[in-house]
Amino acid sequence: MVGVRQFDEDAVIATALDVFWRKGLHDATMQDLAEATGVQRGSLYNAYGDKEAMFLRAFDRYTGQFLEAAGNALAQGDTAAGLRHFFDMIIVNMTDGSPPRGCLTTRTALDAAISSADVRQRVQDVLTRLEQLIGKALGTAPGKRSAADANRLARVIVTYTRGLAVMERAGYSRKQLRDLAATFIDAVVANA
Amino acid sequence: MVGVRQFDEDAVIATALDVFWRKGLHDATMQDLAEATGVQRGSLYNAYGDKEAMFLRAFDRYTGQFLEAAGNALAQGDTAAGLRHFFDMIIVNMTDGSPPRGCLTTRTALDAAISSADVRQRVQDVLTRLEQLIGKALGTAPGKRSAADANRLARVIVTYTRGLAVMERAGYSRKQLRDLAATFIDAVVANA
DNA sequence: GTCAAACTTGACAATTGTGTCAAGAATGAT
DNA sequence: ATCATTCTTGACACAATTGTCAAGTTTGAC
Repeated sequence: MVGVRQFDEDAVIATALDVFWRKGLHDATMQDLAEATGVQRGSLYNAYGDKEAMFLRAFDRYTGQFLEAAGNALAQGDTAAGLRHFFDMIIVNMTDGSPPRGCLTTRTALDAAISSADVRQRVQDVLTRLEQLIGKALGTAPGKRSAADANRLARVIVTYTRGLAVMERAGYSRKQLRDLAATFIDAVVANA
Repeated sequence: MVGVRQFDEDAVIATALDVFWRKGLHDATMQDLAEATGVQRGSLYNAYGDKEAMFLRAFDRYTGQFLEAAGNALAQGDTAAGLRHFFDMIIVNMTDGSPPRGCLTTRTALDAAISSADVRQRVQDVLTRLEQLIGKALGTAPGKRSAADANRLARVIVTYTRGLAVMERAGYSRKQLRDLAATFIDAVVANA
């Protein structure tokens, strides 16, 4: 190996994730990425191909972190407690930063109509895997709920998390989102 | 009046709404609007000022229609039936067209981080007014629910509609969205 | 030390979009 | 018929972005 790469690829992708998270796939430019990473545009093209390739790498990193955190949160305490931790986690996730960065998956889903099939697929994958995580958490509760019901409910919960992400973008505060989550959990889960 | 405008402003805004609905504020170009309306770019600038001004007019038209339809749907039958009609309406609204156009408000909310304060305000206004409509519909149910609870629940329902809009963009079909709505209504409203 | 491979750099071409403007065309009022 | 006003048209200037590339630089291997 000669002419060795002069930057840490992992660090670049981590920084790129931050840029995409703040600006979105569509609005983040290679210029933005170059400035944020300190690597010249040409080098980024050389190393990754194009913007979408960089996005896919960054998004994979994001979903890995996200799904792991979701699984951990859901595993804390009983089903209801797990859900509360889960909602807490995603609300912090989307209201973090200044200004808050929102939910990258949701933003990407709405960009996705104009994105590649690859991007759309990743979005679907995250949602599916999240649904499975939640379904599993619901399924472990003692009896009372059929597996089919747990899966239906899991999808409803995923849908609600998407709703929270939109509300965040519409200007609702972390506190308001927490209220929304609490009311939802009380209504849907307590008696399920 | 001399040198009379050679196009129907109302028809232009209606067509512009369709363009914005399909492409979003950010991705619809003046070129798109000119082609769709058959009015030259220059004339559109002359008549409306800029793209955002056209969007605001189109969006106002949209929200007027939308909120009226929502009110009508909610008024049909008892509270539960009204909600079912309401969800039916919004699901048809977002899955209509080929390809489906999705929910303009939600798309705009996610664009809004990069839009003007005017645009953001409109989005908040629609959501607030929708919440009020739903709160009123819930409030008319006989006793059992305090006004405060009705308002909290109304906001939860608005949030869920936003979630459905995201799921639609993620690729869920009209049928799947209807399932999601039915499960939600059963869980949240039946026992509330 | 020399070399070849790989990376870096800055410039370039092409595209797309916005907003402006001067010249021209159309029209109701007189 | 003429005119002043308003709208229309096409061209223009400007800016942002993408993706490419040739020339230059670096570095490990020999």
